[in-house]
Amino acid sequence: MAEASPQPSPTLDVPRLDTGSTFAKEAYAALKRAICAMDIYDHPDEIRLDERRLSEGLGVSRTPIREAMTLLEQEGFVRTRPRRGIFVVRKSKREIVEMITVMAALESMAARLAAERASGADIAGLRRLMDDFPSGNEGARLDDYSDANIAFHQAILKMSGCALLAGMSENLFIHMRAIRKITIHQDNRAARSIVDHFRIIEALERRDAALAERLAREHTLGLARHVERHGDFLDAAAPLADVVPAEAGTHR
Amino acid sequence: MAEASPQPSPTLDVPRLDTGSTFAKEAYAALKRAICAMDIYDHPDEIRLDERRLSEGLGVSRTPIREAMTLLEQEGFVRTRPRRGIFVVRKSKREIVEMITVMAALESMAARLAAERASGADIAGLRRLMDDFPSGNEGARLDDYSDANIAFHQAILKMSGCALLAGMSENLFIHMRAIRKITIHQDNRAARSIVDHFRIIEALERRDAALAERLAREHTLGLARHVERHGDFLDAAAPLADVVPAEAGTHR
DNA sequence: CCGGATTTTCTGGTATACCATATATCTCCG
DNA sequence: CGGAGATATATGGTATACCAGAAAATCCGG
Repeated sequence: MAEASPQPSPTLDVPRLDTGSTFAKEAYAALKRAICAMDIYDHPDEIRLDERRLSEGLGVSRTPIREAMTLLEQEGFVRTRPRRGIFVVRKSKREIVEMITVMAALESMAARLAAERASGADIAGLRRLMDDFPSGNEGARLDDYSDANIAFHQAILKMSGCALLAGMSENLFIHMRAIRKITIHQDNRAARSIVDHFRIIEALERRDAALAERLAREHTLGLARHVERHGDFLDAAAPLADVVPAEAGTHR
Repeated sequence: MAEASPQPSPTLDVPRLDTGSTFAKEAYAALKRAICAMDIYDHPDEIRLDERRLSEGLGVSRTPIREAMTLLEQEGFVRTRPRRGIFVVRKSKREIVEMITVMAALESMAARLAAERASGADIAGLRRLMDDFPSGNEGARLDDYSDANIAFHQAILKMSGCALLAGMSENLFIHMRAIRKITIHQDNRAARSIVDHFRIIEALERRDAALAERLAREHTLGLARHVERHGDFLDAAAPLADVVPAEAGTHR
């Protein structure tokens, strides 16, 4: 960079080496990915993150790490306790239920809007997404279905045409992914889920906004009830007996 | 602090001088308050925030300021463009409509839950809140009502018993406050709003969850439609012709 | 050998210096 | 006088040093 080589080459501007990428943002993305990757609810104890160790590992200073941490904390993925450490958050059962409740609110509105405004092509695509899982094929491929399940829900959010609706549910999905992978194996939830999904698709195809909304809401609230009843394992191994008994999550 | 005076006084621990307060958090609160105070949509041009000037003004270094900025940016109150500056965000009409749509989703779910679970006392309190504005008294005290209006909506969110529901709508309220102060004067919206509110209260009193939900949704979606039709002034004086035409807000 | 006081260490919070680049200003040639 | 290029300036991004306080380790008196 010392010699500002005055090449007369007219359109050789570097391909945006800098713009858009920032150590802080990359650290944020990396940490978020890492947190999502590990199934939080398997680990027996709280996972602690060390700023200095991370900065050393990623080869950057603490500053961008701290910035990333700030974001992650606000999103509810991490909780920093002064002079103690930064810990990956393990949501309580109650918090999970609340998140699912909010999801239900967002998804039911999305379903309503999708019924009114989504293109026929999009709805057809939604059906195609689910066609790989006919309503009697459960048992096998449950893990595959777990992903398809999330894809289905996200597709509806997106089809609402309301970017904010999809955006706000994004973080909720991340927290719920781990939960879904567990609950999907319980009861007969996979099969029920598939049935529900097809009903929702039919409502969308018939452009029945009210029905689509109701079905989406009941579908997700059903999951909330399920967790409410069978999700006690979430609160089980909570080694941190700090205060903060029922603080809400995902926001300041 | 040099002499660790071994006073035998048993319960004289300092009243939490440090814990809970942090320059970064205080700066965040101060900036957020400042941003909310100024009616963004009056100012003709984008408002720029200077890290160094702010740090000088608040008497702290840039570090906590930057942390606050990171939060504010994620919440959609501020947008930082590298080497350009940090600007207070002025939401586009479309973004406002999307926010109101999300509000409708959250509020309708909250109304449903409130009808099912809120205490009679809370519902009575809600009615009391609105009793100051009988359905024919509009005209005067519109500004007062603007606040009462917001209080009403927040009360329902709170009565849902779902802290996350209330929490996620918090930032949306801030963005919408300025809008409401304008729209309340248009049409006959104040009077209509009061009527709607009383209908919602009645539904809650009758514990009619489905009705409360529907009324809350239609009430807020009505505002969305109103802004959709009459909110073009929001996009009017947009001096920054940057890219980012319809980026969503309030999330990364 | 044990329990409480002391010291040590480790951690997040803050201040500060520096860097790279986008913009603004100025210079100089046409 | 005007515009392309050089220089100056300003601003956000990053690195680093230091601080205060809490937890852990250590020490010491019994």
